[in-house]
Amino acid sequence: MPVKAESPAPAAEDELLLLRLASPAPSASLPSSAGEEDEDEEDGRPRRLQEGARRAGRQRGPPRAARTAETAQRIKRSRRLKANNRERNRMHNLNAALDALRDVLPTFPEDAKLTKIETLRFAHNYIWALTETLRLAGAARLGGAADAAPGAAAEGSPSPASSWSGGASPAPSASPYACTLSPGSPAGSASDAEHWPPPRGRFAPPPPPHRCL
DNA sequence: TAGGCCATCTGGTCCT
DNA sequence: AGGACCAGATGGCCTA
Repeated sequence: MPVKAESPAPAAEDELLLLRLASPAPSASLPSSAGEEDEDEEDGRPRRLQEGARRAGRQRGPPRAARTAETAQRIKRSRRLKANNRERNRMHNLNAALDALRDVLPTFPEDAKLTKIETLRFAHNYIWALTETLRLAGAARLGGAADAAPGAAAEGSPSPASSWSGGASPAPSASPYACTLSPGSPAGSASDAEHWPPPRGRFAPPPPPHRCL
């Protein structure tokens, strides 16, 4: 997926707005839309000359009410832009975490990129399968091979071997993704289609079950 | 062209 | 008050 180049513009725009807020512009044209206002007044220096020259001059610009409304608008807009920035960052962080998760999930080919939802579902099933593997390995060590026989797992949940292979699972195993599908798997309860969508061709499915690890 | 996925914006809500 | 989180809306890009 082509990740859009992060536009640093909004951030800079934000800074500008904040600066302007710090030094309120006297009477600028209404900022109908944010970002395009361009007033000068880089510093809030007192303008002796102008004001002194025209003492009697009043009503320079819109009336007070309009000005305050305008200021309120500016503040509102500034907060919005700031919130947008934070939200963007938050989503970037979320995506980074998702990428990190993708990195530890086996895909085939390796550079195939899972979508967000696929990543989450795959991780969910993957963790479940690993957990089952550990549990059964421990059981086998303690209680002997009999307990670890396929289908003999506690609570009637299928062994990893069966679930990963998908052989014993009634779930359709047309897709290699079925390696993580099993009735006992956390994802198998609702609807397999929902939890494990078939590959859409954008990426190849993970390796066969026995090679998932 | 339709549908899927994604990034971003936005307003609302909750929390500190 | 301000930040985090969330969900809906919108528009762009890509693939079948």
